[in-house]
Amino acid sequence: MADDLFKALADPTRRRILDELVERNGQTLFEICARLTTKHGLGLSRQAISQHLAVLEAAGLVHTRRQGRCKFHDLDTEPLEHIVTRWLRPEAPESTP
Amino acid sequence: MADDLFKALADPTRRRILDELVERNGQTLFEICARLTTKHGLGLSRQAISQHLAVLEAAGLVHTRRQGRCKFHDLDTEPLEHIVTRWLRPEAPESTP
DNA sequence: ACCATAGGCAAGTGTTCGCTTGCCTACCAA
DNA sequence: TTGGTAGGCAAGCGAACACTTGCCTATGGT
Repeated sequence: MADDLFKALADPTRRRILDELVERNGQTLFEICARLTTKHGLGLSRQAISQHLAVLEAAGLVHTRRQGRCKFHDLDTEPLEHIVTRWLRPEAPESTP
Repeated sequence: MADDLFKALADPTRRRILDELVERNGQTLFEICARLTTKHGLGLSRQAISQHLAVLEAAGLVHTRRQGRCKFHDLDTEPLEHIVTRWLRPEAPESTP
């Protein structure tokens, strides 16, 4: 469960994709593909991005909705909220100088 | 920089080690080794844990201090605080039904 | 009907990762 | 000084991962 989440975040390209979705939610595969190549100079194939999106969806970070022949990808940051609280115990505040 | 952090969190054994350090800070390698085998039933060698601790230290999640022939491992949750805020944009609250 | 667009499936490949095994160094006590 | 304890270095191996290539399925426009 948490395994998929952390594994999804482990790859820098997938984190870039999350960045893109934060900036503009509901993008299609081709949109993401284009923005990654133009803005970040990543020369990745369409399939590579598609597989990354599948990993992100398995982790619950991205939800998809089909509409005709287009598939839009929506970011879901909810899983992210839990991953940190696992190690941030409540009794931690130690006066942080 | 962030790469080391996410890569460190990608492995379930390393996350277990963080759990152990939350429960009891400043453990030695042998202590962590023993607790992982007894409590979680992980049959891992000493080197395996040592290498995991090196990865955690490279990520800044664990700091070490030597004292004689013992090396104590201290948890540092500070890097964790930044990883979520990367994607949690401030303008996100959209009435969450 | 035709063709272009948007995406999916599956096999193959090179690299990275996790782990083991074997030997070596530093510290402490008898 | 000898022996035991705590840890480190490095080579090697199998599995998982990221990415490519090639072909295939739908949907939409003309």
